[in-house]
Amino acid sequence: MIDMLILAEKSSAAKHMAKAFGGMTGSVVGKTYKIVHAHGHLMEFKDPEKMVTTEADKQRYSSWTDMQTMPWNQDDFSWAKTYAKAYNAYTKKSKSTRADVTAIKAEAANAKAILMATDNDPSGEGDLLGWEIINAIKWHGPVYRIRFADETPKSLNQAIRQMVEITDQFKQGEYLKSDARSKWDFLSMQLTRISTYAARQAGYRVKVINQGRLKSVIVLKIWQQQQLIDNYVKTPYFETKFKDPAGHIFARELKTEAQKQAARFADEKSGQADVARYTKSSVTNLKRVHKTQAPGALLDLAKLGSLLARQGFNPKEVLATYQKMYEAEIVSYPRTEDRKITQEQYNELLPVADRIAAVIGVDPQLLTHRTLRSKHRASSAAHGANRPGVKVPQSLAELAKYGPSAQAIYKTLAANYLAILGEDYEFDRITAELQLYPAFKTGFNVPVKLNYKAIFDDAEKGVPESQPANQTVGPEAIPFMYQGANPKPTRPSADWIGKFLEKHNIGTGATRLSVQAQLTSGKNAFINEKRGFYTLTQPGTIAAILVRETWIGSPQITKQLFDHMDAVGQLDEAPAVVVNSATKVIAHDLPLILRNSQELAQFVGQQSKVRTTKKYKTKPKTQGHYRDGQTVEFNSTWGGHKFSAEEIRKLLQGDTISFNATSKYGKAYTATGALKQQTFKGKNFWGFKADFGK
DNA sequence: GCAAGGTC
Repeated sequence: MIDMLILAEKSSAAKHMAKAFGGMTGSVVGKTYKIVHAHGHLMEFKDPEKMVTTEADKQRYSSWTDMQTMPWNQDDFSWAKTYAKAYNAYTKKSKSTRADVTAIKAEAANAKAILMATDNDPSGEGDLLGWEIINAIKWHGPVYRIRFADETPKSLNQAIRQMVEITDQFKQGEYLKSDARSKWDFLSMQLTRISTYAARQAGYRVKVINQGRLKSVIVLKIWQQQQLIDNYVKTPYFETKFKDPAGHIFARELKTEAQKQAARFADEKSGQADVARYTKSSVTNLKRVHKTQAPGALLDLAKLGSLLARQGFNPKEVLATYQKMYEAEIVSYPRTEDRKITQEQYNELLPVADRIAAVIGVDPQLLTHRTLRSKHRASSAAHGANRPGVKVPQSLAELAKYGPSAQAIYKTLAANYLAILGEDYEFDRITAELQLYPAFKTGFNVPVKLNYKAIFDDAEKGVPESQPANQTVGPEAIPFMYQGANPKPTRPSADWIGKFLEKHNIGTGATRLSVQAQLTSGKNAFINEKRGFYTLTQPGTIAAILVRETWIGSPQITKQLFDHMDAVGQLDEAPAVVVNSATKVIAHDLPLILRNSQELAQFVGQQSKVRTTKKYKTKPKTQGHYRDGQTVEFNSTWGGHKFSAEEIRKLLQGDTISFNATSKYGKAYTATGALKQQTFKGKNFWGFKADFGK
């Protein structure tokens, strides 16, 4: 019998613990131990219909078509969990976690206590996945918890001296809040059923229209931006500015709309008249101020993904390749939430910095800043920001085996990391104004020493304001008519979505990249991605239009959820209140989604034609006179059933008929319905319409 | 066939 079974979240953490405590088994802080590990969540919620008991409820929670069954009543659910079936995109195998859980259970039988040593995420996810396993193995003994600042031996040993008992999970805020989060998200799946139903009712042959806190927000944001672009009308304006002999531009700073209105003219004539009001002026108040700038924040996965997207790598491939490089210990843990590192993590990597520099071709003489700046330092960072690993490859070429983007990943990650070993960028800020019109100013930067920017340039890749090479300002400037225009809305891109999600605190760097990978891949992809730029596919457009003006499509919903989770974490709010808020969202959004489906034809109609004409063969048609006398043409078959002469006669009379049909999934059922005029992709047509869900 | 969060 050992004193404690140490439960780590994943294999790499278990390895680090073994290194810190002296083996996978042994003795630490006076207790004998054995280390076991999960690989993320081993348990997940059962399907909705498997969490209820009565036949009526089983039927209710199976429905994808009866809108009367929603919103669901969360009290009907047992919230029972089952073994996760993990699909590994890399090995293309699906495997149940049953064996892993059974193995942990067997080890626990020989332990007096369990030490939960899963990750210490701010969201409480590590606590949730720990308790899921402890509950699944029906453990009723004592449970302890450690929370470590990082996975270095020093931090792990410090953490284990501070273990605390947490045997009552229902008094543990971290568990309660992540449990509430997971129930909230689970309930949100109703919106996928509602959207899929709504799209089909409107005549679109869609697979599944997925909706959720991340997906809906991303897709809607892209659609709205596309609308802004489509509706953009270039409106030129004319504004007086000044120019000196070297070409430096002097202009007023126009912050408010009122200021812009006053200074800009819609027509050229008024612009010219305005210019004529000014004369040339001498330049004054010339200043040259020396400034420095420290390297920016370290990368997270979403930022790395967007940098690589510009080089033509897609997020799915980047994630898979990064994972393989992590398993080879060449790069740090991918799914980190950290943008900083601890002093320990910095110390660990410093000795190999010069070797990393050699691999990516950075001049080692630039790496002189050998202390960690406070802006990059965290007191606690479980994994630390994404950065190179302690294991340094011999060459970039050696990395090719990990995937197409491997070399680009390493180069970007290493350069970004080495930049914090560079000195601050030094530049001169030059400013001047006009003597006669002091509101007209010029200002530009002149690089003095690139320092860290020579290693990794973190400047935004916008259109740089062109500056003349000649630094001589003045001695005078003459007025001229500058022609500008209202800016065109930004094209949706990986980088742009990443910034938007970050601004609203939706997802971590890793989940932001992963959800974009999901949305851009597969047969039912919602987003087309081309060198980092995004456009919506047809199902993506449908998904977006359906969530216009809904709560699920708003970034505020995640903010609210997280605020309430914090209250639950502090034991200030009952978890049921948070979970109940999901039901409120469904009740609010259901009628809106159904209403929005009426507008699909207006927006989706045209663009789908090309795509669908090839896919679907034309079907045999029947012609006849409908009861009001008009000639109608409709498909002679429906759901695998060919209408008989008698059925055709009844349909033309407007009667309701029933027959045996086969669903797309091969299931036999009785279809009941009548001939109806319907719309499909913006076109009216006649056809049999089944009364689903009535 | 559904979410988002872990993991590989």
